[in-house]
Amino acid sequence: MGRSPCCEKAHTNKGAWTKEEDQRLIAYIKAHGEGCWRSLPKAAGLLRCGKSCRLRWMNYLRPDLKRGNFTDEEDELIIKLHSLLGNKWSLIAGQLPGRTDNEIKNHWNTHIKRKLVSRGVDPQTHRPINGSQFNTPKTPDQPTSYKAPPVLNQAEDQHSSSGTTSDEPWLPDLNLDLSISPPTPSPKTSGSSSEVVTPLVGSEAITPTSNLSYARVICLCYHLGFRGGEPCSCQANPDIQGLRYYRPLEEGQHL
DNA sequence: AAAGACGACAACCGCGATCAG
DNA sequence: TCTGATCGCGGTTGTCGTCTT
Repeated sequence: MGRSPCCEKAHTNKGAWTKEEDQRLIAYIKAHGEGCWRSLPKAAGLLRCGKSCRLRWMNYLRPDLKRGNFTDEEDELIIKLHSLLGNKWSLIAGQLPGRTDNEIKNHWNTHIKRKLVSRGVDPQTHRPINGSQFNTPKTPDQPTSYKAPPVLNQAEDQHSSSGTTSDEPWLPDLNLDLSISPPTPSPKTSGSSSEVVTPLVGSEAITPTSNLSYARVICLCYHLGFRGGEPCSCQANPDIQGLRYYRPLEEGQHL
């Protein structure tokens, strides 16, 4: 019953990957695609756990990775996305072609957190740090467009458009439509979930533009666990301004 | 020049969701 | 339907290079 174990831990290497291991992994995936990670190490002649191979490939060896320093533009996008999504690094990575969730997570922890603190912004809540001397004036690297978001408290404030009292839309230039369309028989290419995921707006794909120009409606269905194939009304109400997000109804809860 | 502190990032660990038998 | 493996994710740790004293 069930599947066989994913790997024999007793005979697997750990720690840093060698060049030879990298070459083996690259060569194998080039020849056979990403397929089944469990069987990959053996087939590729690697003494590694499949999980480790997947991680190495996703975070380091994939040819479409950008690598190198993050641009200020990328930083700002990450900050905005994080304020909306929280620590959903894979979702954030989906909006940054060539960047991995792990890379973004590390960059957040090492650079951006500090950057926000220097701006007087709490990295977790994205709100001004209370009583902070940083609230004014602006620091040189604080763009005038940056605005602390409304608190997206999933537990208490499910329909936050009513909770956000300001008439001025928060992050007016960001359109992050993460709604998911009904499952389509899209061919499972050799890629994986870490591939660059282009969010869809209706049937239209959007990608972050260089000037970070986005529309207003933001659907967080996916992030908040909206599942079950129910259509998101975001698409039906393009005029809605502000944030829309959903969460699954709890037992006994009704709309 | 040496030692310790710090920063950056690769890799591991554990968990939840999903899938396969 | 149940059980257990796999996958993918987020948090954390380990290691190495650089900086400071």
